[in-house]
Amino acid sequence: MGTVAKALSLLNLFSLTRPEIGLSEIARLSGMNKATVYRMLSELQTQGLVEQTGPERAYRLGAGVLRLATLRESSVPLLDVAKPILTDLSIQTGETAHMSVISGTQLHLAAYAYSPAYATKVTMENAEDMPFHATASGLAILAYCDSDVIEEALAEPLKSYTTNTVTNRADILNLLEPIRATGLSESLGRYEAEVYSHAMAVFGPDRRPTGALAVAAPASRMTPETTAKIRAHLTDAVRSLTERTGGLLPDKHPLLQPA
Amino acid sequence: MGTVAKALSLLNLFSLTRPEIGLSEIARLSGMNKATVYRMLSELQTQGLVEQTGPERAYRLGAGVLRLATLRESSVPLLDVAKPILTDLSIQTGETAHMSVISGTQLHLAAYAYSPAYATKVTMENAEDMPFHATASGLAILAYCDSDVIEEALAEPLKSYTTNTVTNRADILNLLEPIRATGLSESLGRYEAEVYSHAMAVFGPDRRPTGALAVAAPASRMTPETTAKIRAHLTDAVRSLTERTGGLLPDKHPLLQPA
DNA sequence: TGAAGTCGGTTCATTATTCAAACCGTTGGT
DNA sequence: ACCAACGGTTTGAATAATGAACCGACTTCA
Repeated sequence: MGTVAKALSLLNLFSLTRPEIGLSEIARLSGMNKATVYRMLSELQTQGLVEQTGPERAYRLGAGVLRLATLRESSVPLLDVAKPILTDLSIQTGETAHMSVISGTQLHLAAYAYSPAYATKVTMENAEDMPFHATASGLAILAYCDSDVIEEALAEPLKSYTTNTVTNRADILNLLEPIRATGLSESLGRYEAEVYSHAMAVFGPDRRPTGALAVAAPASRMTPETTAKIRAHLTDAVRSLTERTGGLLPDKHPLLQPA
Repeated sequence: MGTVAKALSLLNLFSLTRPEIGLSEIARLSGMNKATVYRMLSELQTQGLVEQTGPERAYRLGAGVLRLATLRESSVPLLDVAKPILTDLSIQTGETAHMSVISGTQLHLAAYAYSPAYATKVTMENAEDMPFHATASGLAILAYCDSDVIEEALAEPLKSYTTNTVTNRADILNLLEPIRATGLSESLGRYEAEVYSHAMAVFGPDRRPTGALAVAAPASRMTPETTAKIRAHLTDAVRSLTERTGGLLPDKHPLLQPA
């Protein structure tokens, strides 16, 4: 990993639960030398990607990221396009719909929509990390990735989130087979207990996955009828989003067979 | 400028009018070696800040910037807070209201609101570059910056945008005096011909400027009454935004004297 | 009061990375 | 068939990154 990538990886230390971090703690969390971290943060600061708060001098994400995101949405309006699709999907299914997007080698939640149908629902946080091996969305994407990308995503150690999380590399590879056959990834409680998820990959213009759409519901509400309904609407949503973002399905994708 | 800052400066080459750029052109635009640019872009790509389009392999801003912006807005909801204030300001004044934000050493448009009052209005583009020396917002900010920041912003050569643009360093420094006295920066046609702008700086928790609020109107509509109205509402908007973002006015700021 | 930990930030010899220029293989126009 | 431009890759020579120790300012606690 080069210097630039190391410096940018510091940005991944910030999260909803840890929006501001001091110099020494960033050094500790990243495992890098404090002097190195200081120089990197100073350079990030000159470009507006981080800024320092008042007297404590802690670092946080800077206003520059807002400009970059605005620019990106202006030329590639992913969120603009996805949000109404997610809203429709959540209404049609009565459950929480969400979209995750690959950025670099990680998968993160990009947008979501809740349904008002039930008081109990699966809740989410924007920008949340979505581990490839433990989420329906992650596996839906891996099923259409090159083997080297798969190997990187399944590098040890794989964290276990619930008693149902599959952490064995070979077992996970076996899970990908049925996903390739149907395009659909299903998971029960592998990331959050008692959550049943349906997910499908979304593809870019190069026919490679860029993210995933998913519907997450309490396992108790899953019946054959509701899963069938979710599958149908999720399929439509993926078709719509892929088309409207200029994406193309890969060869041999199940949705290409109209029968 | 270190390697990290150089790599990040590549991101500034992307704009609304130039959302995708090829490797050779990035090298040309940045003045760096092609091999250097290639390595930097590859590292930016691993972190999701840029991505490559289909077969042409051109580069554009990546999905990673969306996540960073979401995270930043979650912890420091600048745009969320500013947008309703801008909407109110545009309705109250009948003209275009906008907010610019410092990111690194540059000033960019972060948000704006149009008024429906007139068919002719000043239009804006998000993420647009706002040169410090030629905009009312830029000067409103410079008036409260340290002298070294001012010198950097006024480093030659200063581009001339209209016949009214002031490009002489000493003349610009003189413009800052009345701004410090009133907190208000006014400009007629120095960036866009026939546009009259009122601007005031907004401050962060460290009592230093973080950006500016402004009202831009066709010069033909400016009368003593309308400018007085704009000043009053702009002042209120700055007070409100500064307070709601946890900012503090610097010592000696005119808004601190209630008389 | 003062010794021991922090903290953010700085220094400097050692070392690894980056640089510039030339070179591939491919593509597209003439 | 040619030529130019493209994205990408290699190469010694030059430059920048690195990390341990250090600094002064603060807190903590005895």
